[in-house]
Amino acid sequence: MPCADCAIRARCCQCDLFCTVSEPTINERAQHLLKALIERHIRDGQPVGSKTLAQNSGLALSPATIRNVVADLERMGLVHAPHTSAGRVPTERGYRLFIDNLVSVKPLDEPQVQTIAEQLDAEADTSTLMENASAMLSELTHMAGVVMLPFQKQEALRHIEFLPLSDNRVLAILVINERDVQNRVIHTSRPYERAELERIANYLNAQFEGQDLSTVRRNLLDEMQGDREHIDRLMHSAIEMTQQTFEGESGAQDYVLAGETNLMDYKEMADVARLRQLFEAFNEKRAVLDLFDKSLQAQGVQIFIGQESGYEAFDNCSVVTATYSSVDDEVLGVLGVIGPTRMAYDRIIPVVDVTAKLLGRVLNPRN
Amino acid sequence: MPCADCAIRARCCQCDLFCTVSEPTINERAQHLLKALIERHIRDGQPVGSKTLAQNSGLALSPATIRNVVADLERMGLVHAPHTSAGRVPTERGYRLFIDNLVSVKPLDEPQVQTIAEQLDAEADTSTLMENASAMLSELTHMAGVVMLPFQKQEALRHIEFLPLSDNRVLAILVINERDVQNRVIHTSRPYERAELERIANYLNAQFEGQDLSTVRRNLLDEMQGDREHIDRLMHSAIEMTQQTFEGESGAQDYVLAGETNLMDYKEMADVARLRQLFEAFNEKRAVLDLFDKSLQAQGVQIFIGQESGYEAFDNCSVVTATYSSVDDEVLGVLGVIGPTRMAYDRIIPVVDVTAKLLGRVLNPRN
DNA sequence: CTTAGCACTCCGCACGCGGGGGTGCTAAAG
DNA sequence: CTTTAGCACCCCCGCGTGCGGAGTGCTAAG
Repeated sequence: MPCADCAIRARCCQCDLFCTVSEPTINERAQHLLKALIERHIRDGQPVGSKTLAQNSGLALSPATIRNVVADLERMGLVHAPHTSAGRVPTERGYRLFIDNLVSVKPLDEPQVQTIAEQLDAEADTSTLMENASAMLSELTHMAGVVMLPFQKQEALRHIEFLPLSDNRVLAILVINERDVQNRVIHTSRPYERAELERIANYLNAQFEGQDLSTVRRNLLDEMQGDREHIDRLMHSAIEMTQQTFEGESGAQDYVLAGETNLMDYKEMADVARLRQLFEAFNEKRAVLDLFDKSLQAQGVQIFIGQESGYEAFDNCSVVTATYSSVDDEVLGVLGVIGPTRMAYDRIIPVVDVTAKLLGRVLNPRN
Repeated sequence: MPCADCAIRARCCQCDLFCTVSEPTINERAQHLLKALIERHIRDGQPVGSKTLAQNSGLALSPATIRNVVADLERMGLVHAPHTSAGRVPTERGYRLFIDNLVSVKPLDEPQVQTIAEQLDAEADTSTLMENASAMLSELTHMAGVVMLPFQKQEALRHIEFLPLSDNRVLAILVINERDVQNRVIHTSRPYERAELERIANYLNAQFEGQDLSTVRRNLLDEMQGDREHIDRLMHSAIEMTQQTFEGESGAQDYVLAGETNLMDYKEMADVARLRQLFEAFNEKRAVLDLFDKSLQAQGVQIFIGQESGYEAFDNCSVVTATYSSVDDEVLGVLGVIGPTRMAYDRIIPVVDVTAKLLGRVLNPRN
């Protein structure tokens, strides 16, 4: 239901948030003008002057009046003049207000949704599905697409296997959740015979198959308290391994990135030094992962504007994320796009939103 | 042995090549000046004038004389003046002549070699080893490092294992060459019991362990001609799998790239459009793979200068590659660096060379 | 063949200038 | 009190101009 005192808002508004965000009084007209200014700026990238705004806003106001209003907006820190006597450009706070209260998102029409759905082939395996989703995001938005690999909240041990290598090393193969196969080389204190390893694997499989990895680890630790001296060492190694696997899985998340190079086309990214910073952040992954992790807290679309991300590399960028969930509303992961702060939010938001929804749906059958 | 008529050459010269490359007569003095000019240009990136060259070349010649000589070099297409009355800049042909005949490489001293050797930890598994090598190349050269994944010419089957999944699918796990673990999902015509799969795996392991994958495949095909009807389907799947594994290994090669962002620092890469082209080439991989494939033809260091690569994306770049080989001189793969054509070849060449040698040595023990 | 001298060319930079877009202020009108 | 027209002003931007510097090619002399 649209709220009484701000009819121009397209999204259902959260008035309390709005009022705290944007200080004392920012009346409807000012909001409308801010909206028009930002939309205009997003369209052509130029500072917007009072004359343009007068013709464009739909309100029958003279440029002079608009100047007064816009001067107020500037005082509130919502817009900024790059130099005296240029038009105004939205600030990050301006974008924030715009996104929270003003933007009218343009929902995708059915054929577009269909196209996305078709691209997400349910038959493909998880990793190519991620890649497709990421590539599609980048293509639809002409920015960088990111899909964070889905959580394996419950990692059920499916099967375990040990193979002797040379030099007191053992190759451990771990099958988790039907599909994921992980392997590690374990250094042991003494050589093991194949038969011995087989016996241990059989024991572990019989004992722990189907259990959650963390449970397995705990039980193994308990076991070690016992008197099974002859397998202590390997037990220890097995614990080590599950520990490593555990860390390697939930700690070191990963993502699929596509279309980074799209970002090179934007004139606001023309600074090569910034560009370098950004691409290094992509390589190091930490910044993106942290940000996407934050997005996991809440469900649905979330937007980080410029410095809000807290990472210098993203200073002139906005990150639009959305969680994707299984049908029973369990959050599986996050995807999103990264682009210049001056992006067409009205189009980008639904694209990210819909892609997330569809990916969740496609991903659901597996688990 | 240094050759008689061109004593200034540092590398052992191939005079026939040299004479064909650089037309009629290019005397020793001209060569020396070309060398000095290129070295100077590599150092500071500026066009080099006759005065600078006079002070710098070590030859007691006046600028006027040098102007004459350099004018000849320009006529031969070895140097180029960006505009009338600027100094000269080497052309690609100039660089080619320089690299083939003139460059004095600066061998790494022992401590440097040691440092590289230490970075290449023999204990690490193959893929992190590749990553380390790539990162090291990029760090040592401040350019982009590339390591193409080594061939597995002989892929010895170490162990095979099948696990039943739902819906007539079987997870096949394949251990190759001590370390590499591969897994595929096979679609079967009917459900298999775990015990049955185990029996088949035991059979395959007993029969084929240690054999080359291609041999295994051939033998399996022979086997299928026989009357073992009850495992026909799975046999077929196993063949399929080895086939896929085979293709996935030797057909679709891959490489590890590091330090691409280093390239953004060079002023000759300042053009964002070119940069984009380059980074897209890195993503698509085809160009790099093709080029590295070519390098496999010959052993040792090879250099592609600018357009020599045949790929527009590398137009202002040079690619320095080296094959790395096992102790018995079997070529395992290629590594190299990519950077601006104006790079310090005298330093870069030995870095690539030594890294390749050391990587070959480290990689050797396994397999 | 080498070299000094010289005229010339071109780049890069600073400077100045004018125009255009946009502002803030003020005063008048609604 | 709000809105609006008018006005002075400001600053960016593009353009032409001029100048110094670096380097060249040519010519003539050593």
